[in-house]
Amino acid sequence: MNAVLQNPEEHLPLTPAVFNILLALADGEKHGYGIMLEVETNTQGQVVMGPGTLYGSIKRMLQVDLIEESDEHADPQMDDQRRRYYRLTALGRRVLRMETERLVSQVRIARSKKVLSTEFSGDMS
Amino acid sequence: MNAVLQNPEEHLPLTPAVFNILLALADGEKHGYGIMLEVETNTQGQVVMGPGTLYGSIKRMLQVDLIEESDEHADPQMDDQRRRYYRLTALGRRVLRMETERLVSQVRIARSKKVLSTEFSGDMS
DNA sequence: ATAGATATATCTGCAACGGATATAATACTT
DNA sequence: AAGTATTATATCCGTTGCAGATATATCTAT
Repeated sequence: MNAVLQNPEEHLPLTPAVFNILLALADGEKHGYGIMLEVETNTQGQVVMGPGTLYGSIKRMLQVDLIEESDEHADPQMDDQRRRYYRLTALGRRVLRMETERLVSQVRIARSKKVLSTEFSGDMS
Repeated sequence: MNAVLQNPEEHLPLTPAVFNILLALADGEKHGYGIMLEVETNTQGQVVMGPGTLYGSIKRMLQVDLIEESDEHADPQMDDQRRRYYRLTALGRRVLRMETERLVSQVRIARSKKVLSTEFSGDMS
């Protein structure tokens, strides 16, 4: 593990893929496919993560300790041996919080510039 | 100009660099270096855009009609012949608004999962 | 049993970021 | 007037991440 990456700020800003994955895991562990479905639900179908993005991102996030695999998983009745469950690390949770704060401040700036709900939401020509 | 890219949704999600540049131009035209300084101010020095990112992004944004160069620039007294001024296009403004809305909804989801200001900012194990 | 959905994984082309480097005009300093 | 720092734009290129295509296997339902 690269020691420098223990510093949360080194991870910011997050790519949308990484942010969405962290967000999907924020309320508990999930398996890869479940993350994919949750992201699709969260974004109302606007973001559809393909397997390349999903598993590629998971691999990288494991390497830099944003998430970790959990050996034991909930739902022992619904046991699907293919599934691999992931959860946030302490670092991952911190990074998610900091990135969210960053987004909040971006939105605040946009609001101050009246980007949202202005009288001309269409073409100004 | 690629016709498909006239559709704002094709541009989303934006990279942080592109979003910050659009945001810097939201309240009026600026020249490249001025954009750089404004982004640095906006983000309280957290985002420092190097010239590669700045001018590379500007080039791409011109190509897809998110911004355009303005021949005449304000401040005729402070005339620096090196400067090249840019402003948002109608498309650029629309894309900026949609991306901001996207960020708002991401923040909303994060809030609903109590990512911000929770009692446990650390590990839940 | 067969089909369709679930689930993970890798390969690869493409695009964007971002540091390094270059160059020149402008402003400041003495 | 000369020298230095700052302002300003531009390109090159190595590294990284996304995203579609493809492959494979398990599970569920009929």
